[in-house]
Amino acid sequence: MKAYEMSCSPASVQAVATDPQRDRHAQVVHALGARIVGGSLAPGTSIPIEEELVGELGVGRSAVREGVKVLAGKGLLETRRSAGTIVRPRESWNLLDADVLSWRFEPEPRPGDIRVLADLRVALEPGAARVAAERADAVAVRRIDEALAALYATADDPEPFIEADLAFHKAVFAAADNDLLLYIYDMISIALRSVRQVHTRSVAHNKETLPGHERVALAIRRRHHRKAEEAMREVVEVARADAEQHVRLCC
Amino acid sequence: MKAYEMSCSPASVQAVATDPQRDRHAQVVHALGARIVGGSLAPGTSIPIEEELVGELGVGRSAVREGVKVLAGKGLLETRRSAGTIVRPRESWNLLDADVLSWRFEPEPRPGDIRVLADLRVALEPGAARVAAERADAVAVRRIDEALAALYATADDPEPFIEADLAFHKAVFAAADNDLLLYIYDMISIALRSVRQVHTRSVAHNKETLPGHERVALAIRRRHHRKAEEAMREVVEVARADAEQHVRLCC
DNA sequence: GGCGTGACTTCATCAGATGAAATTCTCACT
DNA sequence: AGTGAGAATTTCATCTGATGAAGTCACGCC
Repeated sequence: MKAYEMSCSPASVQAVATDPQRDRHAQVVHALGARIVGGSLAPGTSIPIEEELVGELGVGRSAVREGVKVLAGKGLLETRRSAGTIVRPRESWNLLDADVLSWRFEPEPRPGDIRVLADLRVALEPGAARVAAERADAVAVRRIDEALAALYATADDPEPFIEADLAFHKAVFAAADNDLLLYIYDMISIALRSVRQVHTRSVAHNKETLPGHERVALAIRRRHHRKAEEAMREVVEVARADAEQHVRLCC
Repeated sequence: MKAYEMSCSPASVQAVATDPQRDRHAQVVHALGARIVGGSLAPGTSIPIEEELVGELGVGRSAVREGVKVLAGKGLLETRRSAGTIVRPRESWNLLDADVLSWRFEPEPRPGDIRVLADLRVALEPGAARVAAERADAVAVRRIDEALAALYATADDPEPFIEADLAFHKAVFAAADNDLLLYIYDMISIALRSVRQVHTRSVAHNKETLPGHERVALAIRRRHHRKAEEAMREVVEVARADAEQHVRLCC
């Protein structure tokens, strides 16, 4: 079995992110990171000098410096001697860092971000399903089938269904036997989990998605990469249409 | 124009990574990060205690602590009071962090990683080209055409051709108007640049890839998402076949 | 007006002290 | 011998103060 597949439970994906309660420096990371990604600290501007942050955040210089270094490692900040610490341009940010994604999607994702996420799935998931059909071994196929069964089993419960759906798509990515691809999906799932909580889908709607998922699983089981891709495209195109409709209706 | 498109020159993509020369703490980040990703510090094991690292790396405790915190932020390390600092399991690593990717691919990528990269392109690029065809505006189309022209112009020079090729694919991703997708490609290009330097492709071979790229550009220009996807699939499938052959021949 | 120089700002680093949390060890008790 | 409470120890977490270095900026000289 591949060492990294199905490695992260939903909980552990969250645990990757820096826990704001744990340590003083983590408080600094979270406070500044959320402000930067949230937009209240604009790229190009300077953040307060170390001494001010010490007062403002109520921590020592060590904690401030360690926190700033972590954010610099995520591409959000750049420190320059004598010139202060400036917020780096958005293109430099590690957008697929778990923390950065959380700060972006968790405080209620913006309509534009919902579109980005839906397009991303359309761009990635059909191709991932295709490679999964090419590379899946017996264990991976079984995992997909189990995830499909869980999907059917939870179709009447909105909350567990979301997790089962995320687990199904994850199983598909895991079947592709590609750690980079699986990492990408783990990050997408962080964003998806936030978005899903917003538009609580109806039970009836959930059930309509079951045949599509079934076709994906079947195609991968038969190593039919063309059909796997097509079936997955249908699933994510439907999800994208739903998201667009939801944005139109409520925002 | 979209704020983030075509934002990074090849140089700035590299500059995202932590510069090992710049600061003491950056030395720590690089020294430990390269060892961890390179495999000489295995997941689950402890790294030397702070005091030992101070002696071993010849820096102060502050630098060690800041460096360790940066690596913890990238998911490579976890610090625990009284229990030392341990290397986190591979599934926790931020695999699409520029530094982590560099440490993985730069010291001469391993055959398995070449396969991972080739599969990843097959999974991602056709879908990206499809969304690009859906979303491209006039500016994006022009950028792709310019990149295509540069590809033709450099077909006789192996080195510039690699950069022109990377720029073309980046222009396609940029046309999709999706910052997460573009970020993914920026990271892929870091890995690709390392791999490309290994198998020096022949001039004749480069020229054979031109018609395929032309078809991609044409399809996007005409907003024909189906054809854009198909054309891009052909391009990356050829690249994958080349990579596989290269691995068989030389490794 | 151009340019060099020096004062100043701000981060970079080191060192020492204290604290807190978890592990490990000790040892009496059952 | 097994067990469990508690002490000793380890190791990271944080604060503070001092020093250094690398830019920045302003001022005055030419």
